[in-house]
Amino acid sequence: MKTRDRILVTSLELFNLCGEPNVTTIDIANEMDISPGNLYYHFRNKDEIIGELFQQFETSMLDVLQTPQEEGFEIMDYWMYIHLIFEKIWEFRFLYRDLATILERNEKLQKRFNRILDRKAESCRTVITSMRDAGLMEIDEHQIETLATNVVIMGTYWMNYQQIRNLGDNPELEDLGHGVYQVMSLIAPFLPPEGRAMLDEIASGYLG
Amino acid sequence: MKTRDRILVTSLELFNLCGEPNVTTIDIANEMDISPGNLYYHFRNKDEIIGELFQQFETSMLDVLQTPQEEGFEIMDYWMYIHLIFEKIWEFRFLYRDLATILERNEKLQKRFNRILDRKAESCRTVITSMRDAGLMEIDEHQIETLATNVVIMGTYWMNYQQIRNLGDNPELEDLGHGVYQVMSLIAPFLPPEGRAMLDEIASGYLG
DNA sequence: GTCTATATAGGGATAGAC
DNA sequence: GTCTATCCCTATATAGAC
Repeated sequence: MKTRDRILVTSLELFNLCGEPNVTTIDIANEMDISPGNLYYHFRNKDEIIGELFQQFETSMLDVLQTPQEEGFEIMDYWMYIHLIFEKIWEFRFLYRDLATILERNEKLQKRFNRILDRKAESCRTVITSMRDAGLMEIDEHQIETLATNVVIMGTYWMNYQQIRNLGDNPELEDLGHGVYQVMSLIAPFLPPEGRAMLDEIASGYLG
Repeated sequence: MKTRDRILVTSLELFNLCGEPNVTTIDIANEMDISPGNLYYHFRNKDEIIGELFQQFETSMLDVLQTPQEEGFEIMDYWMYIHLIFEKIWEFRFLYRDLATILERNEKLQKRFNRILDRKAESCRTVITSMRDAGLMEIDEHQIETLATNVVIMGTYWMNYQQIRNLGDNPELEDLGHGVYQVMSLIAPFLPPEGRAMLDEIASGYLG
């Protein structure tokens, strides 16, 4: 692997592990056994590394969100869809950990992150509307809007919440199922009893 | 006002306005027109200032949470109760903005913050259980648990979400009503139609 | 491309005079 | 209690040799 790419991979690892504000360019260079000077040959500064990682995140998150939602999706499919989104957040969780601080340094990142949130809300509205139209949910337009916001917030901050609840121990990839369940629980009250039962069944399979 | 107290007041103001990581002890001293040396006469370091502010936050938040929930609370009363909690968060919003970073520096704060979250969840369970027992809600034990978690997360992160959505403009105190509404919307699906209608009425009064 | 050495700046914190 | 002066440390970033 090229040095430039190794810098990105190592930075992502350290950022996710320790929190971006706690990782210096020296830390990254040390971890890779290269000199700081070498790192600065490949990137003008730390922000440029973050910018490139954000780019990767944006591309693949928008890609996940675009997963075609075909007709005839089952509850199980939605579960997996949300799981995919959580996995992507997990991969770049350093962004979410210090969201305000990272975004304030760069107005463009802020706008791009908001576009991702917009896309998430839109995707949520689409799914719910299609379920309603298929007679699987009872919900009005205004409730859809509020619900979409709740889903987006839960998706954005679940991992932060979990980390605090774990008293700072780094969360485990295996815990994502709980976050998925928490998102589904926002939707559950609008499902008919059969739908809720199915959800509980899936959940108990995943949460052990 | 004593200098020591003025330091606390000024720190809180600047932290809330700029974000704690962006405020130095020099900034605080400059804002007050005192010397850095003077500041360090009153506080050993920045962490001690944060610790004292956290203490204030903890005391008054636990106090708000203890507001006796008498029998016969109306939806309107719950609305005001949640509003009080949001106002307290607003007063110390710097804590919530960089929660992970602030708490990781001090294990004790972390435990104390978790205790506050525990108390919030407990308070939420109590309210919901009493509404259920009064026949105002249809909800089972497991749903109560999940709902309480959702309410706590929404309360903890709503303001962060709103700030990002406002593209970094500092949120306004007047926007809190929207957060209250979002929390109530989590509970709404479990209310009978009359309850939901009343909630919408209150909301439209507050949200304009 | 990579290294060593170093410049620069800023924040945290202290000493000692007043 | 308050100020001035200053020290130390750490993080960012650059220069120039190899």
